[in-house]
Amino acid sequence: MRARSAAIAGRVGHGVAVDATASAGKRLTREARRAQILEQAAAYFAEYGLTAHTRGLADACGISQRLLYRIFPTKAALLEEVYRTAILGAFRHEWLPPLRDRSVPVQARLCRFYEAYHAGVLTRSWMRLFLYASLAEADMAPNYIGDIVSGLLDVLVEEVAHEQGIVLPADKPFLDEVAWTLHGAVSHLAIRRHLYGASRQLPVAEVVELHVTAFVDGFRGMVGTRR
Amino acid sequence: MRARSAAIAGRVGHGVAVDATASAGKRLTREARRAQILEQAAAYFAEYGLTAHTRGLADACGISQRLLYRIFPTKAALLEEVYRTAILGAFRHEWLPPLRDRSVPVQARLCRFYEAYHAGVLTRSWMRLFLYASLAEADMAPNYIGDIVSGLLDVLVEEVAHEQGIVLPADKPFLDEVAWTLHGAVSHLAIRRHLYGASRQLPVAEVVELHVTAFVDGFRGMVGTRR
DNA sequence: AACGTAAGTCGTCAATTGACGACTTAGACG
DNA sequence: CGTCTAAGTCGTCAATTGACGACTTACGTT
Repeated sequence: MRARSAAIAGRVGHGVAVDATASAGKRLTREARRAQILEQAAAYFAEYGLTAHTRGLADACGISQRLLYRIFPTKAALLEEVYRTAILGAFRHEWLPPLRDRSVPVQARLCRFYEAYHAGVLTRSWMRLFLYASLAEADMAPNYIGDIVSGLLDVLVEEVAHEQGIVLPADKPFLDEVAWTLHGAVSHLAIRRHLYGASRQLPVAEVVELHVTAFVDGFRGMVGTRR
Repeated sequence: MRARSAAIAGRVGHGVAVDATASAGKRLTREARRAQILEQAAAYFAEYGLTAHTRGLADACGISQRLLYRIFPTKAALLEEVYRTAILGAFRHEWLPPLRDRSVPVQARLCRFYEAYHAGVLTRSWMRLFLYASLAEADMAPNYIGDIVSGLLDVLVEEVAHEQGIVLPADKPFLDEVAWTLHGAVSHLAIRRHLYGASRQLPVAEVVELHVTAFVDGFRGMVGTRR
């Protein structure tokens, strides 16, 4: 039984079209084929879950299933590489310097950053893959949270506190939670839109601004509860 | 390949202990057995995903796989029933009247409601099952959102607006988004805690209060952006 | 043009899968 | 205590699975 559709309805599903990027039967170098497979695999596993089958993926790539195993030793190794490229690789580190550019009001910086983050990271494919990975393996999501989000949370509170002349308490778990207020709000917006099919009436930029404004305006009050 | 652990590590996993509720070989009525299976199935599918196998579930129940198929016609039918009982059935409608009791400050009402909601609905098992279902089937999550959350969002804005003497604009999508600010915050807290292993330093009640306070205090400002 | 190498495929295997026909047995009732 | 019904199990089937040994062929190099 497949993860998607078939789960409840019992349908066979997976009408994935053959990859159009590599036009008919063209022979690729190992590296080019590897890159093409990884791209297709990210989309395929995002759609049907990490339990999706290698034959279906091979079809989607327009290659034989055997070739998959000539390039990746096991399905687990392929999945690990998909996680590294598609999940960890989506974050653009060049987004960080503008986020710290104090010549611009923090409100504007946050809006711009989270619009880019929503468009570049929180896509349907990324979100589904990230959730499938988080559900399946205890080590994957913590990697992203630990490697990327954690540092981001620090920047958020530092920048807002600086602009508002607030001296932050030393309570790290509390400050993380305050920062999650904004980061979680935008993340959950993506979950609603891509997973629940909700929150699709308003433009993303408008909702992001709503959350950023609430965060900036409420920041002093939040931090004030811990003195 | 199994959904959990095995997805990346390749382990076989599922060290689910045999159900202890029905002590050794005791014969149950059809309804009692059905209830026992549903309870076990919710935990089992929450852990290993909707693609988990019926043999593993039968082991967890302490019964033969064949008996599963004497009580539920197909795996899909079993899953549908699990969704109805474990996902839709978790919400207690008796939480709503206290939420509307205007003799109590709205801040306190919201705190109490979301503490109960987090403890009763947003459990690890519920959260995982809900996400697996949302990822697999486009019809399930919308059911919960449509049947339960949607009405809740209305209550949230109505109650806060009333206490603060605010006349709400007619813009329904916008008001929904304002309400999601709080509902999403608590939901994402549960996702962080149960899925990402984050946000576990502070007590839940404290974080819930942080979000409720931010919501109540920032409500006028939020709604004010739409006049 | 011949050739060698790496890209690519065919066919298959053992282990699982959901599903179910045929059978066994506990235990309520007279 | 016998009997009958519904609870429960055994064994199996066809369809999939991940994985891979053996083979074929495109194409850069000389």
